[in-house]
Amino acid sequence: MENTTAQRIMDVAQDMVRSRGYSAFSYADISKQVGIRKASIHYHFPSKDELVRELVKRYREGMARACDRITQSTVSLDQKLIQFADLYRNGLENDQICLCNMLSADFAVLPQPTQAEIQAFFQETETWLTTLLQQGCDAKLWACQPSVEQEAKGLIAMLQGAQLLARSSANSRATFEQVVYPLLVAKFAHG
Amino acid sequence: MENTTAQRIMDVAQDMVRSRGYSAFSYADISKQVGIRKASIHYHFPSKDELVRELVKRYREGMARACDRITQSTVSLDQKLIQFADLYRNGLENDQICLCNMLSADFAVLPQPTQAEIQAFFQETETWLTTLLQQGCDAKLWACQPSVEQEAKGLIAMLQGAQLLARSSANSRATFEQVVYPLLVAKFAHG
DNA sequence: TGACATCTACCTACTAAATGGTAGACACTT
DNA sequence: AAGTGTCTACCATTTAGTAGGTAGATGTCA
Repeated sequence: MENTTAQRIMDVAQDMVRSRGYSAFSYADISKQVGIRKASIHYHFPSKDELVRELVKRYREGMARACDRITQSTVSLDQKLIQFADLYRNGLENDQICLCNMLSADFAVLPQPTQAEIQAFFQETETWLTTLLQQGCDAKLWACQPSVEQEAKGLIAMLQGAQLLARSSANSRATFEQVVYPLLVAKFAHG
Repeated sequence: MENTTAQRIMDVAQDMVRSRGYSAFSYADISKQVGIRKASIHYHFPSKDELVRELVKRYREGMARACDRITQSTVSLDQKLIQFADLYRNGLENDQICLCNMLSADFAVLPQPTQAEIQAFFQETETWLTTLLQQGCDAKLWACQPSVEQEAKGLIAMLQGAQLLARSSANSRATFEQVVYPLLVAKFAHG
């Protein structure tokens, strides 16, 4: 039941990055929401860069755990694919997009270590999805037309793009669902 | 052959938004690159908001013209689809993504008029692509599985997402091509 | 147990630099 | 004379980050 100050700072910072981006939030903003002075945030996270790097690291671990849970669940492979898409849909709750999706927009202004962390996030996600898609191919559940890897890349691209597209529409969650799920269902039809 | 100061300012500003985002560029940055003082930029564009709104307006018009050219060209429908995708690939030249793709990441910090302009951009693009896809359906060139509108949304989402994904990889252009074109080619196979 | 030192987590108060934006002067053209 | 486009010089605010201090918890040793 840990709810340390450091965690609360990270939670608030993550919300801010996910809705406004890296350059559009400040220590002063966090300070107000956490109810702590600006200098105290520097005590926990010496610099903004370090804070965001920690953020990405935690996010990456969270994603890995979420994927693990899907892997270990006993549902069908196509249900697992749906559950994977759900991760992106659920993130959209308060018009927030995937942390690394947002940060790849801000990629050019990020320090190299953070960039590397983001690349690792996408690499891991792609590897996980490739494995899942391969299983579906083997089971003749669906066909991966050019290659499993490229299909995985394409799917992730679509999920990220759908998040971005959704947030510039009135009802972001509904828009996301309209775009993503029919395409996934259509995929299964090609078994 | 107009190359006014206002245009040069917009060109530089557009490059900056497309690579770093709305919050991460300043009038001082533009000033340095254009070779003009900061105050002089305010003469042409009184506020940053207005500058970016003009930017989106011009970008939207440029996109409309580019789509028009594709419509009026005499190539096959599937070639037109490829040409549409090329628009997104070519934009990637200096690790720059679509202006409105970047700005929909920054959506939450933009003033309402700019938000509306961005929504209009996506609406126009979607309408154009829907028409193209419908023609292909009518000609039995491909099938639009759930509906033409949703397929159009999905395709745009994938193109935007692929841009974002590509820029966080070593060779962004190659990555984009690897993701997008095989999927398009696969689409034609389902004639 | 009591005296001490150290550590943790916060504070106030500050800095230098950058931010978007304004006022007013100055040249140059029409 | 008026307008256009640029300049210098300034402004208030915000930015990330630092210096130094303090209350309270936690050792540690005689």
